[in-house]
Amino acid sequence: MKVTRKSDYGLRALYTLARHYDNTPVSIGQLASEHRIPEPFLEKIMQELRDKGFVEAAHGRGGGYRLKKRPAQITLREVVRALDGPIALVTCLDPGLKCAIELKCPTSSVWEIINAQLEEYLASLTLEDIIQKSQTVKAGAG
Amino acid sequence: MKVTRKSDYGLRALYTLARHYDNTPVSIGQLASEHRIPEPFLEKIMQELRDKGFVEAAHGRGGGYRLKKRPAQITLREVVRALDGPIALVTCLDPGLKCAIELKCPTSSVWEIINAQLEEYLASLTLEDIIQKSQTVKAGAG
DNA sequence: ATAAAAACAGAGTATTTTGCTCGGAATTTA
DNA sequence: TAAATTCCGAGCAAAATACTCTGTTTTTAT
Repeated sequence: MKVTRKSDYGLRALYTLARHYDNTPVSIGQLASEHRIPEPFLEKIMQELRDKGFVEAAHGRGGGYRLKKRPAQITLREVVRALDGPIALVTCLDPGLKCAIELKCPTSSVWEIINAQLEEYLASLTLEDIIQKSQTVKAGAG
Repeated sequence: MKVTRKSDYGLRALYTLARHYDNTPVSIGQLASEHRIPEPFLEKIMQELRDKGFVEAAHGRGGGYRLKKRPAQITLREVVRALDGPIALVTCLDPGLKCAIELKCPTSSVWEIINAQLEEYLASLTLEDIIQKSQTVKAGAG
């Protein structure tokens, strides 16, 4: 892969929504200014997250976005996959390209292992965890 | 980061050189055809690897490239760094960009950990290891 | 000497990906 | 009915990636 701005921004927005979980929706304007994300870009990202089932939108005045799942049920892996597509650290791991060069190149097993580790770690972390962590940091830091 | 074709190709070429270690130099033509890498592109990559001290060139007829270090002394991390620059899985980890958006965003610690794991793993693997692995695979596969 | 086989060097280019923008329509609420 | 908001489709600019091109220099074989 490479985690692009899209995933980065998307995760930050979801983080904020997770902290507002069960409360009033948060508008794109609020999310964008909180994280300094270009508004029209974030709009697109939120629409994608909505299409993929992570959030739901409330139209009109006072509207915005709300999480549709519980923070503990959203893993970073899902979000990154939804926004940046399949995780492929190396081009040759990209499904659809599938290493057209050599049937089994000497380094492929290395990339496969690394990629699997990466996915595993991302899958092990939920939005809930991120919230926990950021609170710990705030509490612990001097 | 993202490991680009450049690192990918470079590593494959180094792998072949590692198997020829202490023998006659291998020409770009040979390396390129063995791994189906566009020749002029590989030429550039080899020049870079030479500048960075991984290989040395022999000019003229019968010439080519030879490893300058022992295979066990070349880690994947070094090679990737030499060809693709500093390893930064996420844009915000790129030194020089240094997350201009938020001083400490909620996800930064996650990326830092993942990136460190990645670097550590790449640093733990040498060309020697790759050769071992590929031989094991060949011997074991049926 | 000369020709062939290589690497060298610097510039340039095409394609893809990334990171956005724009304009107007539809929806909801005060 | 006006304001606040999302929706939608299209499009665009910059950067990164993946190369190419042209001509030069060095070395070796004949």
